[in-house]
Amino acid sequence: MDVTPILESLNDAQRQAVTAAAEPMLVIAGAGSGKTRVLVHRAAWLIDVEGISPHSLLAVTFTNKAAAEMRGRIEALLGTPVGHLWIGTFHGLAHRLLRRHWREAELPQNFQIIDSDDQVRLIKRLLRGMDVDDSLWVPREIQYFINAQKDEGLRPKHLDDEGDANRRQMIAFYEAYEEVCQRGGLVDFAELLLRAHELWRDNAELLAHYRRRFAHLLVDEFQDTNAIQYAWLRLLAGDKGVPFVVGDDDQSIYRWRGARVEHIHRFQKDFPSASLVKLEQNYRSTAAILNAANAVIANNSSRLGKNLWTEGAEGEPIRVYSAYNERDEADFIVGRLRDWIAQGNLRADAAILYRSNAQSRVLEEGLINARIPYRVYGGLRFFERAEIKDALAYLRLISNRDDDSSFERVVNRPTRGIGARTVEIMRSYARANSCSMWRAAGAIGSDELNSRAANAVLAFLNLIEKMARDVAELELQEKVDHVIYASGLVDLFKKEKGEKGETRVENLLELVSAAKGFERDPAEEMSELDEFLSHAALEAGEGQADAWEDCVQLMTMHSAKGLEFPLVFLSGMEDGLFPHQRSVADPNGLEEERRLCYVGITRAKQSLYITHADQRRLHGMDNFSQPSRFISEIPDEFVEEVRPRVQVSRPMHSTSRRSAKSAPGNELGIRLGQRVRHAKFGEGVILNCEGQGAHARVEVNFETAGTKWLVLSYANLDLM
DNA sequence: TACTATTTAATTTTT
DNA sequence: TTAAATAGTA
Repeated sequence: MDVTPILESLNDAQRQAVTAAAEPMLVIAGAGSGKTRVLVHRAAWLIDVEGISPHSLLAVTFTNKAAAEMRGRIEALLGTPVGHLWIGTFHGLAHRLLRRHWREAELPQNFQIIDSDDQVRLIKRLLRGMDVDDSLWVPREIQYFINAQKDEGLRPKHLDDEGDANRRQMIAFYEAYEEVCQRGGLVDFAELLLRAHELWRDNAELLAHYRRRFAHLLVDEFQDTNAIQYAWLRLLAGDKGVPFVVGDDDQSIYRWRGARVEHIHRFQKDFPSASLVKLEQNYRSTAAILNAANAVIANNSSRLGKNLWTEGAEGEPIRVYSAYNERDEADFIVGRLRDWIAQGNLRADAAILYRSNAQSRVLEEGLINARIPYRVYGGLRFFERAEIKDALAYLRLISNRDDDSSFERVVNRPTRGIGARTVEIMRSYARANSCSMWRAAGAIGSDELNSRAANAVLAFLNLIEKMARDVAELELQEKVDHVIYASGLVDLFKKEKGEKGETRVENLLELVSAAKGFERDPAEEMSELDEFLSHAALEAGEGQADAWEDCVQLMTMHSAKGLEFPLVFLSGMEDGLFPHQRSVADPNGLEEERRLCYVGITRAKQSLYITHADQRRLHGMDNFSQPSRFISEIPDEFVEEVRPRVQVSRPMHSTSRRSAKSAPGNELGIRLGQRVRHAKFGEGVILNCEGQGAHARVEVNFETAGTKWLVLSYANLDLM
């Protein structure tokens, strides 16, 4: 067997991992160290060299994109399709299992998946139906509570109220929520994982079957696994399975949604025979960028420890730009982008990263003015659009009348005279009789409703029944086509004024084409419609499916994880924004922000710009802020300040950079935003400064006297 | 029921 | 600032 193709492009550490014996393996892979490559080559090695059947391999990722990429690369390397190799997201694989074993999982065969938007709506309805003061309970918090429990593998019966009334109520919500979901055959994302776990835990034979089948488990982004995902893997591996997990503790940025880096340590305890390989050679960035990243992340205490290095050149220094405000920052970035493009580079090779989505606005304005094409990542995706979800809700009702979530979504959309009052009556009937809204609607007579409402409800029931009949024998895309018209949705949006309605109609038509292009999984037993609906929930699709154009990439640092760009701007690097205000108080939170910063820095291949603004308009208010503490964690030798401004306003160079040591009388202590007191004018805030030494002047906004320019050496300002 | 005024709050996101 | 949710009005 010629193993050259699989091994030739690997370095020693990578090769060691790829060719390891059939023992548990933990690979700690730094940013840009060839993490995916190791996974892909490991799979190829097992199949081609060890002679393991693709059938007994299971590969798990976190996103559909990553799953598709891994499959593509494995097939490219092996030169053959590996259709029966299970590669997917945790959720996708769990879903597959539940479809296959719906009886054992105690689910209806046509169960549907609800996304988190559906989930909140469902909780809102639940609140209205329950006898509680709904001003006291925030649906999002209840959702968070329920998901957090499920992520930990806990059912209501496992929970103790700990004598806390608040908690007791939360548990009650969780219980009621479960009831509604079970009755409607609805499964949320966390439920997929939890059920799949319980399915194996409670069915020894099934578990044994899958343990026999999946001898080798490959796991990507292991640092992002939550408790239930880890438990699921652990259960499947048993003590014979061979888990091969790859992750980077320094890139764990999803603790807030349940991910636990601790699983990396846990893994070594649970699998004492596990080997450890660290991939530290980086193939992506220049030495300057890597050193900066290493220096920043070194400030975190809870690390496994790892130092990235490169054989590549030092490269350009990291450029730090202190902008006056957010517009100046945008202008600066636009200027640099102009140069970049003028030099013949691709716009798509440049990315502007920020901490929170709201920051994109000013940047977009700058780019629009400069006529530079750009693309913002994130935001609503295709299957998440309201009009699409409306259409899907009709389809779901056709498949399953008891789906309350869909029922309430479309019962009065377009409006057909079934108002809040009528829905309320049906809801309480459904609750009192523990039945679905559909049944309630059918059972309620003219005793409870006036004749107009009763007729409207009846008309709706008939409409759905008629659609279901008309559509029964049609092809999938014809079904969808029929439903968007027969439901009245197309007419509704056609009437809507402006471009919005038009786009919505276009989207509905796009849904018909999506149905046309939908490919069935031949192994799947459920109906094609149900399969399409599950697909829509599990893979929400791209944000903008526009034709590919060469444009600058804008996204949050979170969504940049896993990507790389020759030119990167980290914008809005200010304390309070990044690290975010809400994270600084908690050391764990701060460390996670720092990991995010590490992720941001390591996206850059050649050039990295870090920008911050002294003054920024936030929530309609002007705020002053200090440069992010992360900037000062980068050693000076790798940093070059762009267009340094007057010394007093720039606490940038090494001596002054370590902020707080500003003694009164020391002009370096004067910072923008600093509160001061003047003998005559009273208290105020420093807005601006210019000049140096004896000529240095500051602009102060006094509370009572308005804004004034003062010469520092005469003004005798007291710092506060 | 639909439109308009007012209030409120404001990370990060995949499935 | 602004988006979304709620309250109030025609």
